Amino acid sequence: MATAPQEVCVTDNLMHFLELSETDKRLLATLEQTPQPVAKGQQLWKASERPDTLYTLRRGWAYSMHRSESGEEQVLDIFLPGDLMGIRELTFPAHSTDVVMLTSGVVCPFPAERLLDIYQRSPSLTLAIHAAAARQQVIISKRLVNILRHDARAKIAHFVLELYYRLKRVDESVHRNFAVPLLQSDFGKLLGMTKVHVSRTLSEMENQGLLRKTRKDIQILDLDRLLEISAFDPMKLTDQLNPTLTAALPSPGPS
Amino acid sequence: MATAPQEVCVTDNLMHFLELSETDKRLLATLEQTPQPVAKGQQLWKASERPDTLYTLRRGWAYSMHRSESGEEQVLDIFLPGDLMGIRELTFPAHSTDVVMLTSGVVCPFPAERLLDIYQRSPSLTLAIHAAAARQQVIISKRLVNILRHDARAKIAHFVLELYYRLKRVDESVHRNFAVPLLQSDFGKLLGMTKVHVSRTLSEMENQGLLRKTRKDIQILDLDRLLEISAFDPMKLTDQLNPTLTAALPSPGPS
DNA sequence: CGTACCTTTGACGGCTGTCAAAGGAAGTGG
DNA sequence: CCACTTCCTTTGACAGCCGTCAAAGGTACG
Repeated sequence: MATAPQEVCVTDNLMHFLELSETDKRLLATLEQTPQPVAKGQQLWKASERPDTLYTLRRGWAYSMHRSESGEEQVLDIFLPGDLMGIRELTFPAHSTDVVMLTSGVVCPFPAERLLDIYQRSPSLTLAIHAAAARQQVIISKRLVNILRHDARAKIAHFVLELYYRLKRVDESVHRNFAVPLLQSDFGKLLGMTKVHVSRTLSEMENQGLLRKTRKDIQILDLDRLLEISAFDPMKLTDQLNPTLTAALPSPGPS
Repeated sequence: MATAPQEVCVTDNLMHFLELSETDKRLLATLEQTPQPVAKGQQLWKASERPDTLYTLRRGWAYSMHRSESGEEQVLDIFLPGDLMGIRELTFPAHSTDVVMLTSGVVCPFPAERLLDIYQRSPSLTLAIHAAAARQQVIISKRLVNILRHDARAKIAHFVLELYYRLKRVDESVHRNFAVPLLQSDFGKLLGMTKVHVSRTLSEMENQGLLRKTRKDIQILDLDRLLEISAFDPMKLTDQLNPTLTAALPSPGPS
């Protein structure tokens, strides 16, 4: 158990991309004025609802999922502290995913129009928010693409590494051992496999000295081999922004 | 062969989302000032390059793909006439996909900074471009998620329907029979299966009276059953924008 | 302490990948 | 216009991964 339930705000997240001016930080802070505790299992929005509220996740984990007519559930996003939730579906007349808290936590809801407001006031923030949204999409695409081409062991390896690097980004205290509030059935819904096969594969991976998952946490035993097996490339998740864009920003934004 | 090689510009694409003012249209037209013919097989960018140029696709088809170390190719995007190419990777220091023309065609390159320019000048255009980018992402996510959970027949059904509805959106002349410049191996790279199994499954689907694919085109034989098999929901690709956002736009943009 | 949920294990079958070879279509050069 | 080559598609045999069904064992929670 390496991670303490500390609070991570969106500013911490976005500052990975760009240095933000004090003005920008104050503007951003207005999005997190109304922290609100949420219970484990609480639903933040339903698939049929119109996206008019965005959320920042300050504490806890959440996930979004599709529910098909046949009742199958496919998890799409895993949200970690600091993440902006709901921006992908913003332009559509309906979310088309349910979002549920995986743990208890704290979220800050704010009206979607506020984002347009920010777009008009700060090009730097606009860019940073775009980068965060693009990053979320890349994470999903990479996960799905890699899942498509690999066997169960590589799927699990890939996802565990995704979590590892995403958590390390916002929480320095994360080491080879970190808390993960996901059941084996959650892995299944994420990776498109049955929980039975998840169980089998996890046992196999532990026997091979790759990783160990308990109910509460995950221990990475052989990082190098996991990277090799899954073809995971941490560099693809870089926080570095496109220099062509940052150069085109109006002012270099002094801190 | 139902589709003629007509020209579709980005304005045609974006106008599906929002009525654009004359000012907006003129601004948008500046992006398409330099049409440039491209040959089949021509590479528009490489995975390692920095995204400093965006493209609009006026004629022809293109696709983007990941190339893994082992040489496997995974196709991510299929670009059709009217599509904006390159916006997803814009904020990253490198594309991480190669983009190649599937047919000969016409593209209009323009510098990435121009987009920031547009963002500052027109909230309506900004919203429309975001919607187009979000739509592309939804297409990819839906494809991958559905692929994950279904067998080969449903995978193919889903992708064929994706093409069908995307093409119909920009080309009224598309009917149950439409030109598709994709090989069976391309289907394989898109759907994460071998070309051998694509062949087997296509034969099976033709025998079942579902669809018929030749080298040049695809004929949809039983739309209803394809929809049922693949759990494809055309409504998820709606062009309707989130009313909450359009209501928040500064001016209703008279045509 | 009891119950509900989660994980583990086993047997079995089907879908899909791999390897291999033949058949067919398109493009090239004579 | 034909011959040749190359690429694409089809077909078959076989093996392996993973889903399904079922039941038992373990853990958390009231």
